[in-house]
Amino acid sequence: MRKGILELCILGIIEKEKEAYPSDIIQIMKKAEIIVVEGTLYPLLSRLKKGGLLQYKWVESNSGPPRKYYTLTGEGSQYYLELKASWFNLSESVSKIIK
Amino acid sequence: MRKGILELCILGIIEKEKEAYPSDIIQIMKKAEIIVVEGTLYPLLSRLKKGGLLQYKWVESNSGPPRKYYTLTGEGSQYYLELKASWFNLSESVSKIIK
DNA sequence: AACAGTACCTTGTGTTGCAAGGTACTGTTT
DNA sequence: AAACAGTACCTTGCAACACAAGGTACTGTT
Repeated sequence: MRKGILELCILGIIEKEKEAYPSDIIQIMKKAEIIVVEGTLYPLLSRLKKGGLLQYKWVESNSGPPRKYYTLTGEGSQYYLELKASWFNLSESVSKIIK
Repeated sequence: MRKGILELCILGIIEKEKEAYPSDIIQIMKKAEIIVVEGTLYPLLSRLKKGGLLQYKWVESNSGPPRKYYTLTGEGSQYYLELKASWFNLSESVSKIIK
């Protein structure tokens, strides 16, 4: 059921946080009760990066290996707005059907 | 994005209409602005039938070939309630993240 | 030196959705 | 009667997505 919605959530988190690294994203989503695992997240982030929607920079951490901090590109922000609009439409349509 | 949500919608339509045939379902969903095509719907209905959630009966039509009218089984009604609850939870979680 | 913790990543599998094809029944037109 | 249009059913092959289960590598602590 959640398929495809993860992309929306991940872009949403990066937008709200300004920047985020993968393990961070997993934690934030867990708090919102959407479980996402590494095997799902990493390929998704790579895909979004490849599509020009995200960029990243390495940042040293003082509690382990360096982190890949992702941020939205201009194109990514634009795409996120569209995706968010799609979500609201879908959500509304589903409500009509199942209410 | 819509992945997995079609199942919810289809069960919802059959529940609301009491019974429905595939071409019917496509039309109803189109009105709610969710496009679903035959290549998606038929396998989905077969899967739900196989899983014991739906049953069907053939009904003669006076405007073409006979129609397969689907209805929910007891198990199907139960499953639909659970799926609907999952949808509301998901919807709520997504709102938290992207609002 | 060994371990625990954190962080990154890949491979292989099952599910889902869809485009593009196909069959068959009925009523209407030629 | 043959051809057509309309309705309805269904299958095949492909691509995208999510995930389980593995793996690598860096840092600080025991």
